Amino acid sequence: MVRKPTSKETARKPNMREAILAAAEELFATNGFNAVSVRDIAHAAGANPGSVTYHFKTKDGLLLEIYRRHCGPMNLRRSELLAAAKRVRDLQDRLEAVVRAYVAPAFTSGSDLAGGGARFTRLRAVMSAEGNEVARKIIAQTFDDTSHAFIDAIHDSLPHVPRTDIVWRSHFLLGALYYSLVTPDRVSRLSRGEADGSDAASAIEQLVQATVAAFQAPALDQAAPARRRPVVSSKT
Amino acid sequence: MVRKPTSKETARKPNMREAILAAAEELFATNGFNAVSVRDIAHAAGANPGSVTYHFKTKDGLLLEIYRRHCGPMNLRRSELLAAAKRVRDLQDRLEAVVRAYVAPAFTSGSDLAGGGARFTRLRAVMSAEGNEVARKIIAQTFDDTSHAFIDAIHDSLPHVPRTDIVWRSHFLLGALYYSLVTPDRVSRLSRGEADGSDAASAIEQLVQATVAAFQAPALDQAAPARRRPVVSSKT
DNA sequence: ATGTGATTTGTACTATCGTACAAAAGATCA
DNA sequence: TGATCTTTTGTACGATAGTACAAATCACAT
Repeated sequence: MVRKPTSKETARKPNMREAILAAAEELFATNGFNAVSVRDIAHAAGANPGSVTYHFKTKDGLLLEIYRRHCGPMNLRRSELLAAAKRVRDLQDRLEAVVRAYVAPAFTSGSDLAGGGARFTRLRAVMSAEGNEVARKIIAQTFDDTSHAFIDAIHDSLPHVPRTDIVWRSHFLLGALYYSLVTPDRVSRLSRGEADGSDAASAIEQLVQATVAAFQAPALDQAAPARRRPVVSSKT
Repeated sequence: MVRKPTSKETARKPNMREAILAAAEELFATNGFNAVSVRDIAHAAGANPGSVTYHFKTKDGLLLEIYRRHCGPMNLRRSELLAAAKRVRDLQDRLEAVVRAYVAPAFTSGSDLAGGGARFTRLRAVMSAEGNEVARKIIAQTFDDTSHAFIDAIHDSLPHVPRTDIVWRSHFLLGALYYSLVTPDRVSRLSRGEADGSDAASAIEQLVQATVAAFQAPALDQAAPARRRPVVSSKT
């Protein structure tokens, strides 16, 4: 009942809706959900506050739409790269390819949908930290399939490591990935300028290198058989 | 001009100030800074909203005080554990001990200051994600020294790995640590109940095991000399 | 017991929040 | 051109935010 496109549907009009989405994405990813007001978003997009209500009904609806726009393409891209990675013959090379397939789409930069991986991933990191309900729901039901697919693929390359350990390590990977996008300046600072935390290519290479090694670590059961006890006991 | 302690200074009165601090810590760590109102905190602490203003002047002041309360003890604990770790003779064992010295204090649970490591670390994770200014300032000037000390100690155990790589990998460690505290349920979910993401002892062991392996990975320069090209080029 | 300073309470002020809605403006086609 | 639908604007409402401040209450030395 809405939209009656006569000739070119997705034509090029200076789309206010897109501008609002882009502005909201950037602001949410930088400052969190609650710190950003609808008026902030409208101002950044050069739009009227009422326009946001018109297009997305509520602030939650705006966030939801941002997720809807990105989840599909990003999972698709990851699936493609994963499929390609699985065809790698050498077991060691395959593991690296799989990890890279998981990491790379999260670092793409640019203004279009396919290129906004870094911004969207930073957004997910922030929403996850804030415990945002809207994000939590959509994430669990959208990304868990992909996560399982990657975990399985990694497990295939490392059959001697228990699946539980793979899950933990892939969780660490996502945490490291998130944090690299959230606080890149910390890398620059701690390296005293020798590394640039904002450089996506470096981040990817470092992350892949470190993560592959982490996945290849011996399983916890058989590790350090009788060497030392952990500092913290196993209560709680 | 405040406080006129006659006999026992830090005596046991049902301290409202402490209750407010504890409530704020928990709420901030769970929901973020902006999502929590002063009234929420007061209510959770069984106090009056005006009481918060009286003790901490502003909401920022309250957050600042939380940091002040924890930073000292936590860095002290880490320094002690680091000093002990450095005395370990075997190079491999020493690396593990150093990593454990960094990780363990961030997972302690309990209501007192020394035991609230997990809650405070989760708070730091959330503030970091939200880009909170108060937190950013105090963190950079309080934790960077400790971070450098750990990086140096790790570098001593791994002289053949460039310092830059160590920085990246320790950054990944902190990200993984943060994320484990922020979203422990994801581990339980992805492992289909086989692992408990909320179990501090498991988290520590898994994190130490994976991270030690990550640190021991070959340096980036000399890795995979002419195998495959990275997926993403080195622009930006 | 009484006075004094430290807390706690209650309430109020102003600013800003998300959202609603009517009117204006713009686009599209008979 | 004029009718109709979509989009944008402007404004307003109620709720809630952080903070201020006077009054009430408490703890305790004299």
